[in-house]
Amino acid sequence: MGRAKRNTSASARPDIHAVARLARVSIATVSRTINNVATVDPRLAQRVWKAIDTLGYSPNTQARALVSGRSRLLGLIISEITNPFFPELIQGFEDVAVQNGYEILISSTNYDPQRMEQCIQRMLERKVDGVAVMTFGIEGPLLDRLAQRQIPLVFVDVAPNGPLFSTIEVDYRHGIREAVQHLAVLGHRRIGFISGPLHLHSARERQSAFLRAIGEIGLKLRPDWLQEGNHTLEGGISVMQKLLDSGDPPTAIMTSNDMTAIGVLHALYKAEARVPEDFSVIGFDDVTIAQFTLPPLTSVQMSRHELARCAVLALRDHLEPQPSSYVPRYKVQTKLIVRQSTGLPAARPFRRGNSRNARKAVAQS
Amino acid sequence: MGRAKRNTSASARPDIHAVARLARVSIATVSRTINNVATVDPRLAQRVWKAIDTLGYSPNTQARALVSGRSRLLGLIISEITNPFFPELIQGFEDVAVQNGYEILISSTNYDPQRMEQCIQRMLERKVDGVAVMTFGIEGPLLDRLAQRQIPLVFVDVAPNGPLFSTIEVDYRHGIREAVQHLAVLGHRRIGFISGPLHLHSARERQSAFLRAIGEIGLKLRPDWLQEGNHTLEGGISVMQKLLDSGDPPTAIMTSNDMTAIGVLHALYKAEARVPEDFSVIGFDDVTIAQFTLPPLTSVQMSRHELARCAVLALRDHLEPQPSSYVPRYKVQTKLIVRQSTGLPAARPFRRGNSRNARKAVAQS
DNA sequence: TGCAGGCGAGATAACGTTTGCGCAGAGGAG
DNA sequence: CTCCTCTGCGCAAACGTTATCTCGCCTGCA
Repeated sequence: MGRAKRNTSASARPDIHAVARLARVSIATVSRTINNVATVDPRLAQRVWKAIDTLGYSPNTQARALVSGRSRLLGLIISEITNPFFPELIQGFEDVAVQNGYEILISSTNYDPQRMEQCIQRMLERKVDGVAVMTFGIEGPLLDRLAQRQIPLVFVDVAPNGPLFSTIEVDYRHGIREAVQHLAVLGHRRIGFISGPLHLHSARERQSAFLRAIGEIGLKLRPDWLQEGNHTLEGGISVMQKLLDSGDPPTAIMTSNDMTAIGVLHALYKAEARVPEDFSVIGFDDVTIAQFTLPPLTSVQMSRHELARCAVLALRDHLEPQPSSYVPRYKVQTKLIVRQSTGLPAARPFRRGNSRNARKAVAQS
Repeated sequence: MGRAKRNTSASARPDIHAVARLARVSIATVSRTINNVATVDPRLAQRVWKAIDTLGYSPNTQARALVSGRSRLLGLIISEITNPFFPELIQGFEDVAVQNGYEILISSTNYDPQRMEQCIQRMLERKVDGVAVMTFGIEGPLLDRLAQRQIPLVFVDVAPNGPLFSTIEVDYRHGIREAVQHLAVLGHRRIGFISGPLHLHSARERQSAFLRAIGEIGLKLRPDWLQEGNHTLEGGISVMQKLLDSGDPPTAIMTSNDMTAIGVLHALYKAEARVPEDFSVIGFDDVTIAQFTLPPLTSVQMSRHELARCAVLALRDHLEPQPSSYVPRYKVQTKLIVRQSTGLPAARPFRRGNSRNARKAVAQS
């Protein structure tokens, strides 16, 4: 009785009972219609859809999630949203997730394990169906906590074992080989590399891809041209300054990420060296702002959109049984984007205070 | 019977009944304890908390939302996540929302009204408690759709009428006045301004703040030094080129956002002019990458964190009755951040191909 | 024509909370 | 000592779905 009289006001949001009443069917039939259950009579289904349309009904996600146990919510954990690497990743993740009928919950850890803990806690409380851990590196114990809950997880590069874990492989080699060969073709023989922090798996991968590419073309790398950076602007500046101070710097510098490359650009600017006339610089990631630097930065692109797509699909494949013909392959390519920070090597080695230096020359005049 | 025997397996996530059983109280008492209802006996409460702790219980958000009608979910609609303005806003929003016990749902419209429509649809389906519309400008009809549902909304600058609407005011004048006076103190008398697209409220506000500040110090602005840009890098480049081509450019250029300023930097670089020796440049927003440009960009900062804080608090104030002593005031300050793109005006007006141009001089040598 | 079998739709029990209501017990007043 | 009030806990009804079970009807075959 109470049930029968509920929800008669026009302003209230229609519920499944209202639809059922209007279509003169039971709520069960409405539910089946919505969920495309095959056994429902097409004529009834049409009545139901029409009722749904006229009422502007949309099912209550909370109730759905409560009974079905599936929230259609995907978690996305990233390191730091202000790092220009991530916004594009998020964008791609959102696009693909929404296409597949999922909503996303984003959390940034800011490299703080405790914050990471809270992120995971929040996601578990919201009952996410799966989590993409797109941070570089994850603490072991936290991973265990996630693993205990029966939630599918997807990672980049690093691959813990477990039936619910997926890994996205990045083919660093291809793009980095292209970059090295691009420099070699221009005539560079003195190529340096500033790595990321080597405790990160992805940084080690990039460095070894570089070393391999150098070896492939028969070049030998001077040990002091291989330096460890920390993936930050400041790191790039200080390492490049060290290279300059050494008195015998390479003519081209490749870096493990774009922030480091921008740091290199800053150091060179401060040392009054010109890019690409005195030094060629190549970044990695091809972050959006790489186009906006002066000069625009040549960089190895790793498609964030592709990465995001793989992540969502990997989770989806765990959650929804796919046709057996479907063979998942989570692999992301890299490729070189040539802009204006690379050019022919300088005829003579750069020296600080050299007359070839533009701004200094003017200052003296 | 069924009820009594459920959920006895150790691996299952504990339920409110499990807690009640362990604490030897009813589920109602557990619920009241969790929600800090005053009438519960402190000694019972302690038993309940202890049981919650030992079981590692956390309430099911979906069930909670279903019965209480409140999802504790806040929507955040932005223009475009790859625009460097937004990530910091998101970060702040996330921080403050989580502090207040809310989770957030992010959606970017990419300036596409249809996509905006979908965003709103998705948010309504997830039954968000409130939405922050942080895009610059919103379509009227969409706003109406949001208004129909009884959902609190918060906007920036633009203020529709309605009991559920809040507006965050930005004090553009303060920061822009500081910028103009900073240039004036350095000795600039020829100050230009590149505005944003003037159909945007915020762009008009910034321009009028600039005009007012110029008037305050008794300067008069030559009409051709006031140009309309479009808040993009390309816009900045082309407008600056037009100013240079005019043959009588200002010595300092202020812009309506940082992307435009970066465009100006590019145009000047291409024209072989030096910053700040030949031209001073001031941006607006103080986006993260403003620190990374060459030279680092002087810019008027509008705190995204503050903006986000206001947005969350405005929504919260609608959702949760605040003590009467609490007087909300949603206002965001702006202030000048001086970096290295501003300096003394050039002694002589800049002319393209002038001997003062650094790189050209070298090329000739 | 009668009966078995199958299929489609309706009734209803979950899902895990919050919350109004009633009731029991304690304490105070007459 | 009795009655009334007040306080605090438990019972049970929602919340809006999905899924299982059941029942009725139609078809086809003997």
